[in-house]
Amino acid sequence: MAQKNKLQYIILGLLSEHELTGYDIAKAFTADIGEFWNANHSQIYPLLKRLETAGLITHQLSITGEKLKKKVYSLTAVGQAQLQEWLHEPTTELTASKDEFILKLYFIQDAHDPSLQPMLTEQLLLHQAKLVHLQKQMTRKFANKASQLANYGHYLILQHAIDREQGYADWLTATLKNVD
Amino acid sequence: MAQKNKLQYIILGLLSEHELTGYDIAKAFTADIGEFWNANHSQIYPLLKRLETAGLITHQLSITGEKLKKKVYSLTAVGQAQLQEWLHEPTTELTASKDEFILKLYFIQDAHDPSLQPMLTEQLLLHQAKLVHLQKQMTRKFANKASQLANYGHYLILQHAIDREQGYADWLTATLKNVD
DNA sequence: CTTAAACGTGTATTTAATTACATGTTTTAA
DNA sequence: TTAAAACATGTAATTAAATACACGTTTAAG
Repeated sequence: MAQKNKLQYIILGLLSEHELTGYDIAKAFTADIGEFWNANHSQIYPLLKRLETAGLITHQLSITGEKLKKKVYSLTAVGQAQLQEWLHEPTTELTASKDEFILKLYFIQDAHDPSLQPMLTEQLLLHQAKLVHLQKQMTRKFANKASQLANYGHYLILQHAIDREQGYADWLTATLKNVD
Repeated sequence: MAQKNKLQYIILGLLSEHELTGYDIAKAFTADIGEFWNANHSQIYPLLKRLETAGLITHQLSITGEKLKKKVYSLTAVGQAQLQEWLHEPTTELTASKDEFILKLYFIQDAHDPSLQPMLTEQLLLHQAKLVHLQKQMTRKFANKASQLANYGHYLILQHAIDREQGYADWLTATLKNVD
């Protein structure tokens, strides 16, 4: 296996909240979920078929306008059970984040390598921009306590993402000071 | 593409330091590099052939004992150039770390979900253990200033990894306090 | 001396995931 | 009214990566 197919659980998870079309699911990756996971529609549509064959989801046709047929998917009881099973089984993986910049840095042996400073600066700008983006998301989505409690998991991981980017930026800033 | 084949650059990077066999390269992923990247020997051996065909590396045979032929690979000038090109080109990707726990958390809507506390505690233990492991690595490899400067990039990313795990643990601890 | 662990190199199979190809409908704004 | 953007659903081709299969040698420890 290339990975343990977590996309299927994302689909199940999304469908546990609302009925959705394949298009809706694909769109979720350009919005909320896109913050920490990616998937293309070309991966989603075949997987929806597989999940339906496996009895985890079903769909019903919905006509929009004159003749556009949408497949609106929803969870079956089996799918719901499968989702809960995944949610409650231990998560021991602790994935190494495949960060290309970190990889490059590993091969910079010399502390006085002239490319070090521009590399660090470039990353700092990227992570600062990401931080600002995440902070905007936070105020946009979780301005009040009620919204935080309504989607608590999402709120938590957004806070975590902000912490992480802040920490990354801090490390880069501290490192830049030692590089002169 | 499933990814942009960064493994090839890891191989080039490793070979820029020493001559290595495929076995040595595979071993590197259970040691140093394994801290932030993974690769199996079944991926490495074919890639070594491809890189040699492409003229980026060469090998010479080395006999160990009576008849064990090892292929000792080294960088060509072209390979060295390719490595430098990769090192110096901008890194704008900012990979979303595919963290399965974060994924599960996203689907926990209710702030009072009883599974929340055990999930957070489990992760805290994992990240604390990882933190201890990384700190041991740090003292083992970079006890003195000279060793830090000799492999500066590696030193930096180990520090970053420690910061990251500390931040992760801090976030989990803070979240656990709010979950009661 | 013998055996287990480590060294050493490959291939086959399967799954995941990306990019590109392919086609058509509906809605919205100029 | 017309054109672009968004909606909607697929397949094909390619590459990455994980697991399993497969074989042989050398070294170190009991």
